[in-house]
Amino acid sequence: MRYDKGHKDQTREHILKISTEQFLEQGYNAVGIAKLMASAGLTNGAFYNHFKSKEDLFEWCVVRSLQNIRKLMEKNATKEGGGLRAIILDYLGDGHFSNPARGCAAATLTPEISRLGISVKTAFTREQDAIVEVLVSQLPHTFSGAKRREVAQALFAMMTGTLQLARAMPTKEAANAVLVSGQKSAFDLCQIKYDP
Amino acid sequence: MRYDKGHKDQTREHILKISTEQFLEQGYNAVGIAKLMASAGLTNGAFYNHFKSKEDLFEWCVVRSLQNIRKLMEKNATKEGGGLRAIILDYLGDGHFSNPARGCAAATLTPEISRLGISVKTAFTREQDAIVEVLVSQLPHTFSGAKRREVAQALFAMMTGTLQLARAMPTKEAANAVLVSGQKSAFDLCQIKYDP
DNA sequence: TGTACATCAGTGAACGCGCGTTCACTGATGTAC
DNA sequence: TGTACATCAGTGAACGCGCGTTCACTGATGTAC
Repeated sequence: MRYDKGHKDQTREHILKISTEQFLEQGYNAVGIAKLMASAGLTNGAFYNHFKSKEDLFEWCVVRSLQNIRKLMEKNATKEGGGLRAIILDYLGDGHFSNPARGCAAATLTPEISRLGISVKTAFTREQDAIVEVLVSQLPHTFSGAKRREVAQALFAMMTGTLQLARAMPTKEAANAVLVSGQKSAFDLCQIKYDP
Repeated sequence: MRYDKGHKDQTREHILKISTEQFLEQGYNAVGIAKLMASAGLTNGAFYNHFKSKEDLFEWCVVRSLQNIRKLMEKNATKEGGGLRAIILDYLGDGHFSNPARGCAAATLTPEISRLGISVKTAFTREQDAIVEVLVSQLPHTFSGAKRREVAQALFAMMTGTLQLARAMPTKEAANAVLVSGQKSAFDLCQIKYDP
């Protein structure tokens, strides 16, 4: 059959959406092409009409996830009472903690990215840099020069590390303690008052 | 054939050593029992004389890695000019960055741990808590009460997050910039002077 | 001392299954004449 | 207007391979009598 103009783009977008969720939830290795395509309502063979390889798809998903997180941060920054406060509390909040499938790739896929090819790494670094830039823009002006980028980068590392450790805990209580530690120290690091 | 007394323990230890390295380097899913046993000089069937399942083995490996890291931190703490300074510079140093196979499980396996069973998570949490306690013991006395544990926990999160992000970078330069950001901000967080 | 049996770490084939990727094919529509 | 062909998103079987786990078996030694 022939399809509408734009149909292929829609299909591609549909695959991207579903596979981003699956990668974030299950990791790179645990996601298989055939099952993935089946859950998109297609068959395995069609996959290669849209993506060069599994790793190619994965790269698009990582970019997609990080861009979503960056946009969310930008939105949080402009809320009233927002800025870094809202960014940190949202990133290390219960909604993000409980929904890895809609969350940040840097908190779920980084070790796997470090084992993949240079193309994935380059894309990841570009998008994580854009996130760090958002953090830089929100830092108080007591930080200046090169220090701004250093603190923003370390802040992002602390946020991703905290979320990861929290998710590896067996109980909600233990996880919460880790999240709160991360929140408080993130505020300290940025020299803003902790006000959850 | 019959084997020496202690032979089975030696074999088990040998499997543990090799599989810890493989898990740290390749991740949980990418390591297969048959290849693993072959690289230990054994056949696949013997595996189940030593471990209940792949996940059981993995749990032992995670514990082993974290205990090694804790012991290394304790050793670094007692060096002259040591304390947190030596711990941070070693954890975020080139040796650790370049050798994940002998490094910290919390910087390579956390997302996979969060997808496994409660037994693995419980073991992980126990050992990461022990590491955090070492950090607590090294914090300056300007920190007191509950604050000590919060800062130590956040410090560990920042260290694991920084190492991970650095390893996901495509160039040594980018990785180094991230590591240095982590070092400086870790020192800031602990309120000690940066002195690499 | 000699014989029969128990022990047990390790062997290697087999189970059913899923993997990433390739490719000849389908069939509805658009285009050319 | 009617016919022949091109287009192309999607199909589904097949490729060779590796997965985690099970299990009947091996064979050298220890123990019992």
